[in-house]
Amino acid sequence: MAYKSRVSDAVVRRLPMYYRHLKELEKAGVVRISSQELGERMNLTASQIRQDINCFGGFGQQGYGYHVSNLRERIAEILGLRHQYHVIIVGAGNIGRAVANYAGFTKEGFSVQAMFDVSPALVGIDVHGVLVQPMEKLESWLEAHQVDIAVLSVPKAYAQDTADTLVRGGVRGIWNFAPVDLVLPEGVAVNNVHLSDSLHILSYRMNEKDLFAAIDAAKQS
Amino acid sequence: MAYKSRVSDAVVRRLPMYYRHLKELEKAGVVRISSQELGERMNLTASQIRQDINCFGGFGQQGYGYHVSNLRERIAEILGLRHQYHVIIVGAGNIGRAVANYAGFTKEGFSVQAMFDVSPALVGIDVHGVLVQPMEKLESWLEAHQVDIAVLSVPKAYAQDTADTLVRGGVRGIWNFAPVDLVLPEGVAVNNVHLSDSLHILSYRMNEKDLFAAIDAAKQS
DNA sequence: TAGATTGTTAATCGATTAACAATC
DNA sequence: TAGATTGTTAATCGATTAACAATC
Repeated sequence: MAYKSRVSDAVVRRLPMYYRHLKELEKAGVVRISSQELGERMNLTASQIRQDINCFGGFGQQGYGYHVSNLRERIAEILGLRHQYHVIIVGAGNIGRAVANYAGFTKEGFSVQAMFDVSPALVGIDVHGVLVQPMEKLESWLEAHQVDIAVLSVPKAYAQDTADTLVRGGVRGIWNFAPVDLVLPEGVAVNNVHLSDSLHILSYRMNEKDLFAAIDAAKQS
Repeated sequence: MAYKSRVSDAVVRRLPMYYRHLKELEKAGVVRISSQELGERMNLTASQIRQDINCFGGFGQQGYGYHVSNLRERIAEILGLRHQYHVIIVGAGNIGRAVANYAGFTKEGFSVQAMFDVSPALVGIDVHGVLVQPMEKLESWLEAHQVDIAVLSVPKAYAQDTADTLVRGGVRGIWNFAPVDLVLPEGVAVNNVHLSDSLHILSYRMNEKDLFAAIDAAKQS
């Protein structure tokens, strides 16, 4: 079913982190960096950094290290940030509107073309220069326009159906904010932002010590 | 530095997923489930599910499987969802307001007590029944109130300093939306929602095939 | 050239899967 | 009791770390 990536998920998850740190280094005027130094900054081993980078090719120089802005640029390419993406937002609730208002994405090549919602209270409002359209218009929009990415921020009960519509309409990537694990055909990329999962992981970590204290105590008796 | 968890991160990340699926099963009226069936639903092996659950104790019954609502309840406990959390939101921009408006958290024991922002345009507005206070009031609020969790949704340049203030004020958990890897003392839990990282992972996946086609082609010559 | 640091292979560690005895 | 399925130990697989030859 799922397309087998050539690069492990663990590596892929670290790529944006490299990108962030390299951007900051560049802004700070740092020209070159060794895997050792970068590792100290990022709390990774030098070895892991070299392994990660070499999944995509040798971008360093022996005896010198890595040229910061060169490496940043290569990682930008790897992340697909040298493309332009037409984005639509499906679901104009709190999260959909927050994403629309987040200006940061625009300059990185993600431009919001349209927004959709079922609620008559939201249809017609302007969010960051984009008009919210009624959900019935979604399919015809997909027919008439090329859409690369859809932000899926509808209630969970509608998430899978909406995703199916999006896929039929030619969307290649879904940024999913619904607390659901979508089933999608191969060739359609997805990444989840499961906010409540994230909050639950936080509360887990806040309680782990007490939890195991209780478990250990129970084992004694 | 970092507290060494007794449970691997891989397992912890799956816990909220178990919780979600068990809630749905319970809602659908399913009373018992085997690790086999649950695995098919969640795309995990039966073995992995049993291993995961047994990090915390044996909640199943041989020959029967797991009692759905019992297991769901045990995982709720493990996740710390049987506690009440006093939450404040620091940074009332798009994300801070979206979190405040998200009602789902409230019924799970996370109640928003206060919001703070530097912007005079935001100070004084009501977000989901909570008044936005000026950032200068943050420290005195922390002195006067017990705060368990802070939602950190300030611009990245202020994130670490604000986090330091929160820690000094006794906050035990930080839900970090700033695109920064915070440095925190042991005993303070953190979980990140790095939205732009997530979007970048999506665009990576959308382009991976082409990327390696290009890399492979380059190797030929 | 000598020193530094990469790219890459080998060793280790940890997570996942398989197997099976325990037991409901 | 017999059948089913867990809890748990052992085997496998993959990711991380260490080591070092290649080379700038």
